[in-house]
Amino acid sequence: MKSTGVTIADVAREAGVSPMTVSRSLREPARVSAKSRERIAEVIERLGYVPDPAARALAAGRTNVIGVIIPSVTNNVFSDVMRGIYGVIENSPWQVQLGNSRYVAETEEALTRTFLSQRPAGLIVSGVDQTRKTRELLINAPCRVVQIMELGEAPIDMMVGFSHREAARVATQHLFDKGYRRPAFLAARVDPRTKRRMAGFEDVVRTAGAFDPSRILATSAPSSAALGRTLMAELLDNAPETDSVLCNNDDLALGALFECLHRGIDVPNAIGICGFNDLEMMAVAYPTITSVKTYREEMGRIAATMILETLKGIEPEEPVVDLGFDVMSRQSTAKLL
Amino acid sequence: MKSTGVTIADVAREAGVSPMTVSRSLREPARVSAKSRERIAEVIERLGYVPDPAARALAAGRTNVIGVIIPSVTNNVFSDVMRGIYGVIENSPWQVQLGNSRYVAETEEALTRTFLSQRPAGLIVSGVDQTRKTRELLINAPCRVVQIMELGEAPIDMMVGFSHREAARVATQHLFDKGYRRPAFLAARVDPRTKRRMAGFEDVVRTAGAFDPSRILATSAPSSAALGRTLMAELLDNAPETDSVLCNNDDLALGALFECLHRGIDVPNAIGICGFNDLEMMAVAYPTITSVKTYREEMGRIAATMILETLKGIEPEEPVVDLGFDVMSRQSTAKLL
DNA sequence: CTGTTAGCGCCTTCAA
DNA sequence: TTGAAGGCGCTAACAG
Repeated sequence: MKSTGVTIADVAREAGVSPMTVSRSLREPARVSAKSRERIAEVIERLGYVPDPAARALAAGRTNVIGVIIPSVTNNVFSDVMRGIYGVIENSPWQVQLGNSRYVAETEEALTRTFLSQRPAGLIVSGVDQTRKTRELLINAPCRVVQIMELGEAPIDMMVGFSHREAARVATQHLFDKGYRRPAFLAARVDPRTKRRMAGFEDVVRTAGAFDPSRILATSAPSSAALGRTLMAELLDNAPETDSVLCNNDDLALGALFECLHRGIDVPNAIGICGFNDLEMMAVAYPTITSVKTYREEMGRIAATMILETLKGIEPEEPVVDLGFDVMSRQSTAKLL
Repeated sequence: MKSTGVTIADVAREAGVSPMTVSRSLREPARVSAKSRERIAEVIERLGYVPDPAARALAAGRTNVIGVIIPSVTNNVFSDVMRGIYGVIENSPWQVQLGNSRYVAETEEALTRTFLSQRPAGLIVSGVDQTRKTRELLINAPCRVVQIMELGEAPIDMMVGFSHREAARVATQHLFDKGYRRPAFLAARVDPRTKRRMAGFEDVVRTAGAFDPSRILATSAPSSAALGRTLMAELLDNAPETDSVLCNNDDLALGALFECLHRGIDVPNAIGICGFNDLEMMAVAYPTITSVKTYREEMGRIAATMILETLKGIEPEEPVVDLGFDVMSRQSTAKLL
């Protein structure tokens, strides 16, 4: 039944103190005399004692688990965020527990319940589009909560993200600034963030009097480079006047690039391509692709740090962090007007 | 202290049975009368009871945690494997706990100890190059263990993978079959699997009498498309006779492609490119890139399934599964000899 | 600074 | 098929 066999009682006996002192020396070393502490440390080392997290959780009334709810484990964007989270938590006594909502609100709600019933040390959730009930659960959660990915009106607790609508606006404006006049928008699975980006695209395109529904392609299929090629082909066939395209993400952009190469289209002069996220490869793509750089790993890092800090009793200077974005223009030569 | 506040005792009282019966109806429903079972189910639903995993772990002497140790959370390959694992475990009562060894053997050993001290339900570890001590720990582990990624001589317990050396051999031979005569090898961070692939490349190249160290480039830097471009540039500058290149992964291959495009080199006629893993984008790259398809997600799926099955008392038909690989040739036209 | 007391919520064992 | 007793390993809360 016992794993290492070594319990806190064994350590206590060997060190000539009570189990409580051992427990303390582990969690609040400052409140234990240096002598005891050293002796205990030596015994722990010698016996190879490792505290049982289950027993600890049961006794303390909370676990060392930080729950993370994301809508997809397939999407690169979330892998990047997770990397940031793991990076911070890896060398702490806490553990990450991942939940995948699969873009389904009910699943998200169920995951939230499950996590909460485990008395997590903290919770990181994606987006701001929780159901009313999920929101209520999170507001009353007995732990701190960070919403990531987006910025929104009423943060549940803490928040790290950026404005997708604004990012799309700036990217679209950038296309106009470079001299393009008839931009298109390509998107795959339309989640809330995609909708906001699409809205940002429309904002600018309408203002410029360049709105044309035939230049907006969105499907419910999951994103992929293959889909990017398909959508680009469709676009070029049906809206040949298109002179640039804002892709909802870099996979689509890469696919769009390949389709242009395949057709012998001059990128970026005949068609300008702008992706979203600025994955590593975008910087070296040739012909060049512009992309909107987002700070995904940092988002995870900051969210996890916020949880760890509050766990130590340190409040963040600012509960809402806007990470912003950057249009990485790789339009070496300005487009001729 | 209590989260939902609802404990097994509450359910028992409300259902007019003992806590023990509730506990049983949850774990061994067959051993509880249909009447009790229904009544209990109703109460659980009504009260929103969720068993406390910590209490359960403490009492049962083992957790519902399946530990997974991988060397990198950055590497796409492992994200794909994790996706397979999560897919299987997501809808089971078990949970995934991820450990990142960062390619450091000591870290792997420490992680193994930590996991084992938590009495995991199962363990999935990467590769076959554990330290002697880690191996010993795993062999004596009180749970089932699956090694993934590779195949090897002496499986600790179960194993799912493929031969990297053989895969590289076949890929290299494929280049010769297509008419290329002076293939190069590009690699980033050289982990054990990369070494084996390199060996496979050398096997074939030496046999063909085409071995030339100046056409083998490997660095310790982490892999990226940018690095692929850099290495390809270096290769083309220093070994201009190169007519094809086997890249240790698809990021490098993509970078290599971009470098060729940048230099106006005719791919695949002047230079043939072969990647490794066959990421989704490779299928639609233009100019075309061949790649060695590996079954990463399936690897995770099978490994997780093996654990879950053995947990149910079902032994796998075969404890070692060779997933193989496939060279996805995208050499539309045969190379002229 | 240290120890005592009393569980945390559930499951194992054993008996009915 | 069900229940009673006891304890898993640890930590709050409260002394001392």
